[in-house]
Amino acid sequence: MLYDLLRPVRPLALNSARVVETSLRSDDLTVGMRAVLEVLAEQGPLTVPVIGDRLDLARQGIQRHVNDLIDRGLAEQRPNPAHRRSVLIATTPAGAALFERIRAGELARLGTMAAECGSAEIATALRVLAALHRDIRAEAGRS
Amino acid sequence: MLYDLLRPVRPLALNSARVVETSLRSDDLTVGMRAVLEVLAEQGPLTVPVIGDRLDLARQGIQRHVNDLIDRGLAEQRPNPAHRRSVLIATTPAGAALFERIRAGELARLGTMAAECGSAEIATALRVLAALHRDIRAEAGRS
DNA sequence: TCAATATGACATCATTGTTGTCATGTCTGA
DNA sequence: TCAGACATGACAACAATGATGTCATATTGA
Repeated sequence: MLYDLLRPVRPLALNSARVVETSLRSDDLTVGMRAVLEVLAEQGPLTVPVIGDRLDLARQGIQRHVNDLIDRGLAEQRPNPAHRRSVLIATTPAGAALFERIRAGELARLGTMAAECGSAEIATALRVLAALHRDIRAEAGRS
Repeated sequence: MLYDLLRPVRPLALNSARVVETSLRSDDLTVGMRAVLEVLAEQGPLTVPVIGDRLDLARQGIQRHVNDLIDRGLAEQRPNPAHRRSVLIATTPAGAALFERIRAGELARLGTMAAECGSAEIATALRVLAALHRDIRAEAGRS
């Protein structure tokens, strides 16, 4: 039942954010900034609107996070060969290193969780979640 | 990989909220009020702190939603046999009927989604998500 | 009984998602 | 080529909501 699958999604998102946020406190980062950093670390330099697409958020909110990251020296603007006005945003070496450290900590924590679930089950869960997300995302797009 | 399973959770929560919120507009409800209504509809009259436990939220925030529901005639206070001060919150007939209508619409929408996933896969996804939520929730509790 | 805790009520704040505007750069089709 | 449509950065304002603190009162357990 998809309804029952959807029910724990928001509490899970909340508690995940709480755990992540606790670790981020000492680095003076917010979960929003961390999310942008993650996209940049994994997908390379992107424009602000593209980051918004990746995270399903409006470009205006992303711009705030990007500005905050630049203020902290964790991200920087780069000229965009394909567009004079829309610059590319990239992680600085400090930003990339910081995110690597953050992710390592998160992976360590996750390593002990859901121990009774095999990798096949987790893979199945991932596929189901992706399918549901795809269709809900499409539904949300009809606005 | 649990990390990859966790990644789409927040976008999914966001897009779900967007879809639900759109339907709630016409009823002058917020997703927070809907969440409280859902708990009351499924679990019967509860006190405000208990609703907070169910939703992993602080009682103060729940109190706001409950007050909003009472203002709209969708919930009401009932005397609590076990506690003179801490009253029970229950749906009114109007609140129960409204939530039933809301849920029917949501189920209808969900009916067409993730069509390629069988019920066994969805059940597996639910188990994995529940296990992950259990452990992340415990981790979040250590604060 | 008395100290610790729980609860309602109220207040404040920070984060963040949403929306709107404007000037300017870019692109597409006539 | 050019004009209109669209994209983008910058800036602003707002709403929902999660987090936190306080205080008076009720409850509970030692």
